[in-house]
Amino acid sequence: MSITESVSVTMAAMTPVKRQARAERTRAALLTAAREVFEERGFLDAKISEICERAGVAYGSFYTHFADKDAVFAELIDAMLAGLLAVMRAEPLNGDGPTARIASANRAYLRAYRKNARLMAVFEQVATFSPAMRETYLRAWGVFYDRQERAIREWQRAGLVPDDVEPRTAAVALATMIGRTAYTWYVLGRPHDDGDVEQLTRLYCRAIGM
Amino acid sequence: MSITESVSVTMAAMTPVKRQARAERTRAALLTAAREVFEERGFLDAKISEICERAGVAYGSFYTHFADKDAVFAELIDAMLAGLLAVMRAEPLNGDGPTARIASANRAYLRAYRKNARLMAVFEQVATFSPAMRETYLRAWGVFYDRQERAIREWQRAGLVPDDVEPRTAAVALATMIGRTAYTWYVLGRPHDDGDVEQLTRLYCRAIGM
Amino acid sequence: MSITESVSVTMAAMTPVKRQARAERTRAALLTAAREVFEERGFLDAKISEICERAGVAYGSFYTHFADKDAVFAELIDAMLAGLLAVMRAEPLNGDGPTARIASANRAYLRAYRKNARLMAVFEQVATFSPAMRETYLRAWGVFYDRQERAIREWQRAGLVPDDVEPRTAAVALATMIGRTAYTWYVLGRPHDDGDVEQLTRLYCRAIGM
Amino acid sequence: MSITESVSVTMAAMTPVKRQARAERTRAALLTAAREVFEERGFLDAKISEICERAGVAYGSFYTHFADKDAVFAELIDAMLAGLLAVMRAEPLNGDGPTARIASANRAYLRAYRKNARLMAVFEQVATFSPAMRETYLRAWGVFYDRQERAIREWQRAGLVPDDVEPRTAAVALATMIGRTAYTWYVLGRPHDDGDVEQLTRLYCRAIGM
DNA sequence: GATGAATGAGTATTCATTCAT
DNA sequence: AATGAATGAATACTCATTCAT
Repeated sequence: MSITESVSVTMAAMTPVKRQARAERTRAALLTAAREVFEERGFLDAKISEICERAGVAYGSFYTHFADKDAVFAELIDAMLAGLLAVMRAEPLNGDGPTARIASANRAYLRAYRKNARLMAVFEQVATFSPAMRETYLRAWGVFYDRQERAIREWQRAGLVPDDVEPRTAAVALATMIGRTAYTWYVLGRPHDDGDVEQLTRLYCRAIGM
Repeated sequence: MSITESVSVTMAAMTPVKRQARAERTRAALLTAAREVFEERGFLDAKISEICERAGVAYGSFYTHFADKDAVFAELIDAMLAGLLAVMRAEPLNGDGPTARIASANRAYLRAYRKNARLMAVFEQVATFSPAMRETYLRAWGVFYDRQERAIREWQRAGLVPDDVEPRTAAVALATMIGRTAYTWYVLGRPHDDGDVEQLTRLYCRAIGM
Repeated sequence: MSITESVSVTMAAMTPVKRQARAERTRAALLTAAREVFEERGFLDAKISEICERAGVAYGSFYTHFADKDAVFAELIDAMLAGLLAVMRAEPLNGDGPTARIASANRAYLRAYRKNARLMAVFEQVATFSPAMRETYLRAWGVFYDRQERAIREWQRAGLVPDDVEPRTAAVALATMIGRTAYTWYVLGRPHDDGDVEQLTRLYCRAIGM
Repeated sequence: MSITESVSVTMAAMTPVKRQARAERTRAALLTAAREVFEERGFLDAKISEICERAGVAYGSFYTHFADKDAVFAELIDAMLAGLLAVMRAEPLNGDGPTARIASANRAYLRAYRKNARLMAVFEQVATFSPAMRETYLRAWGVFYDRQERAIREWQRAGLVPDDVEPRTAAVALATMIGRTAYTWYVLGRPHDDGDVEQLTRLYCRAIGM
């Protein structure tokens, strides 16, 4: 081992940049490992020790990067929700008419949900006992409701949806229908097929009188 | 009562009855206390010791009547679900036309849900980490789906609902909409009013083309 | 069911004799069941509840007949030891010469031990942590030592055993050899055959210079 | 020490050593305390909490070093048996003739046993109810038997012991005599003196016809 | 930043024994 | 005598978090 190599392993000799880079790597490894462990065991049975083992990081190092178990989890959820939101935003809101837009929005949502189903399951779990996570949960649904509500109001303005539809209530109910059906399919494992996605869209459209 | 019968009801035979009475009282007290504690603290933070204290019963007596914490909980849930089912069955399925029936069924469901909202919340919680309770959860929803499906099929036969509605998929989606909206309102506390109930029914009816 | 039969089941009507007889039956059933349970589970894992179940007797009735778990056990051990002693005493101390006598005594002891091996195992177990049972244990060995010692002294008086054999020490050592070999064979399950019994006797005789 | 070596021993590399040292101290303190507590109370009444108190260590630290109560105990027993074996092996097998060798081997064994008598007592206890410890127990005796058997065979080859002595049976019986007499003396507390040791050896030698 | 040993609060469950009928 | 419900003491083990190097 040359002196240079040896020195590179010591702290004093590390340049700030290298130090940061190393920390970033550790942090990333912990996040990846944490997601795996949470998905496999759920929040309650996830152990910090296992996260560290998988990340190939010392036990105590976890707390160098995260305040506590809740903090890693929150970060994973935030990232996931941001990704979900990005997918939804990427979906062109205009296009071949409202029905097609609803269809493609639903498909996009369901696809994104399925990709994150295992973490979603844990999100639902934690939201049942953690006030902080319940906040996040409500906020996420709020965003979802808002999008539907905005769309419905537009359609009403365009005369595509009758006025006796109360936009907010309908938005909440239909977002719930879509969102919870995703849970039912991908988390609880209820069988379903592509035709069901179409049905879902048809129910959605008819429900608001389209 | 003949002499023979009367004589046969001596000591040995009578005592069990008395015993049962006392035991039944203890058991009932534990169940009541358990429901309270579960509702206040959730499943995870519910302590057997607190249940016993509230029931005015010695710690060990809990285990005279229930195998463990899961067992009391399961019994409470079973009772609650049986009650819910009874309410749903009590609802007359005939009457002033399908729309009115749907309306009254939804009202009945929401009313019953609200009355049990706090225990429902815990039910949802436990279903996220207990395989046994997930089973119960799926079974309960299954019953709910079945009822909707049966109704939709009847309406199709009567020509009230178009044939392009796939009864099972629609049943699952709409039961989910109603059921999860109840959770959203009564467990998560989202504001709502009586008009929202009407809207819900309207969305339901329109969705299946009624 | 006739009145007479019915009455016979009640306490008030039972004659003292019948009552005693019944109690005796219950007690006997408990003893039999207790032996089974102790033998199957060892003392520590033996449960009063299981003893009562097997005896077909109510839980609380156990304490009508025995002060506690230790008491039943003590009674079983006492009975077993009395039986063992009886076997040993039945063995004719005279006969075809000392060697033959030693041989038949050993055979008798080993046979009796084997028949009680499972309870013996529990006896050894309890003697390691119960002061009272250790007393019994020491007393039982004392009796065994005494018999050997007496025999050795007789043989010395008859000139069959040299005087440099210290009767007590030899008695303790050889009784230990025989007694613990029985444990090794029948409790620990070390393989052995009939030839080994002969060997044991030969070792015994030679050890004391016979 | 060269510069290279010195540099390579920086932080990361040095720390583990220090850690180990502290951990080793804690571990040793726990082992010492555990032995004390087991000896005073027996296995069943030994409490982890008391072990930790005596070791001056936090409760949880016990589990940093041992999987459970059984694990510390097993380690203590293994160490004790290794020590015993070492003593026996240290005993020169050659010397002033077989009788003197037997005498000194017996003396060595009894001395070593006495030093460990209190832990031996607990070993015997645990062997009666723990399958794992019974394994260890049988293995330990097996080693003891083997040594005697080997010696007897040698003596037979040398013409010092008659051929009608079956080496294995005699080894088992005589090892049992010596080993269990040690238990009787040092654990059960039966009175004895130095003359008894000689007697024991004389019985041993005569038994195999020496 | 990394390491990993130390900390200690927290709790369900068992079961011998008692006791009211 | 029999019954069986009521009692409550007793304890090993987990694991998130801290902290000294």
